[in-house]
Amino acid sequence: MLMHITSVSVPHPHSLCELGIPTETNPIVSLSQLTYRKCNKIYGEKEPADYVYQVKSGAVRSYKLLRDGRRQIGAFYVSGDIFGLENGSLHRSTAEAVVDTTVRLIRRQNLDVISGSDGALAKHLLRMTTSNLKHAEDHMLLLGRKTSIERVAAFILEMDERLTDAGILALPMSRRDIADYLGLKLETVSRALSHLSKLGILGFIGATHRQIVLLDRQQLAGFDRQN
Amino acid sequence: MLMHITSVSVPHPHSLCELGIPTETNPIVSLSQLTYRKCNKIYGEKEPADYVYQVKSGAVRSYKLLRDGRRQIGAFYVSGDIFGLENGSLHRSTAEAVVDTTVRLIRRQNLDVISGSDGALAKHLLRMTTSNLKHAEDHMLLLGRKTSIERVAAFILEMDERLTDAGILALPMSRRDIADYLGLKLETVSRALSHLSKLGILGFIGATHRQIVLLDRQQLAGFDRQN
DNA sequence: CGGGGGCTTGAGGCCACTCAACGATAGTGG
DNA sequence: CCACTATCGTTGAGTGGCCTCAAGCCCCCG
Repeated sequence: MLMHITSVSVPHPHSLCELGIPTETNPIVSLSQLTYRKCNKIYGEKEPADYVYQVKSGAVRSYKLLRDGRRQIGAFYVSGDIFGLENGSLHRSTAEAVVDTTVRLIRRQNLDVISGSDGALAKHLLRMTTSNLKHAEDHMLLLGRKTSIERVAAFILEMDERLTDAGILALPMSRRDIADYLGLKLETVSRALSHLSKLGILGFIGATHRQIVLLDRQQLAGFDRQN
Repeated sequence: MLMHITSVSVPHPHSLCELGIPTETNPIVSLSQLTYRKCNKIYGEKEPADYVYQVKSGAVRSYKLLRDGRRQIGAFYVSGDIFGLENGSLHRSTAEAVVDTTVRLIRRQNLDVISGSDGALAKHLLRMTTSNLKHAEDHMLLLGRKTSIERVAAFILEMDERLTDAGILALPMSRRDIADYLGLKLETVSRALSHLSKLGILGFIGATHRQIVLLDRQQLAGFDRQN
């Protein structure tokens, strides 16, 4: 008998945050609700899609990888967002907790059964999928045609809409995550943020530079010359 | 025979093919079927989405514009493809005929009514929307993370799957369209194709260089190091 | 306090872009 | 039939925006 002692959990090259930290790997179960520690995987690409998820607290990144490790984050999900809704039986992306995150679970099978008889639910599923599609379409425009400054400006505006607390953006994700979301390198993201800060359009609070104040939303919007 | 009513359509900055050619602007109606001449608009962004379309022959491009004219083509639709399926009442993109194109029409209202009572149809709508979403997700990876050669290789492989006739790709779209689909400039697309041709991976037939022979699919796939 | 991770900043390089010229083709009108 | 023109595609030369590589700072956390 030959045992595969090779890598149990592959430390992938994009997030080093879990390295050397033997944290809780198994999610914490509580009825139809799970809590994932920072950087833990919720599901992987090509794994069976048995559940649909709703973020209760925290943040999730959904991404695809190329074989050589290049990563594209397709979406971030924050409080209230629903994700993991696939059509086939397999997930098309990997989902990870960006920070400690609690999600609500829905058995996919239940959805299928109910949606067969319940037209309203079927429509609701369609609406959610469509809103994901709209986001993807907008993001293709960003990835294909916008400059680095425009991408970062668009990102700040998007996050401002989705997770602002009293004018302060508390970004849960790292510069690397932002870069992989925007199709840039982390240094480029950092430079763009510094640039906007020097222009007085935004400011940083705290030393970690993950809290951002939007000083001039008007001018920031000017950098993202939307469709 | 057809009436050629001279009515100047809007010459947008990306396709000059209709300039100076006073073709039929109004689609040719035949029951629930329409024919659009090359470069004519099928619907515009933010226009009411009253119909869903299926391509019977020809090809369609769907795109978004930035205010300064930069264009991102989100998808091409060829024979059999369904497009124009929106959730809200407005289209999120513009759709144009790449070449002379015939489409089948479905009243959107009918879909709504039927899908209310017919779970099977509702599921079908969901499946189509999901397949569009899958395409968009794959395309985000391409736009955010692939090199020019990889993008062009992926494009040829995609088109090969979708519209090959006996090993010859008859591309309906111009280099500019390809570029705007791949997030590149047309010169870059041309260079990449020349490069692949010099490597003996593909060849051109005819002078227009829109007919492509795939000589070594294996090697071409090697250039697109998929997820 | 020492180590490590995350963020910033600088210097230099490269890939894709810009600008430009050229060839080929198809359509037009004399 | 042959200019003439407009469009499309290719190719070259040079530029520039983002990337690469590297150093340094700060904070967190042992």
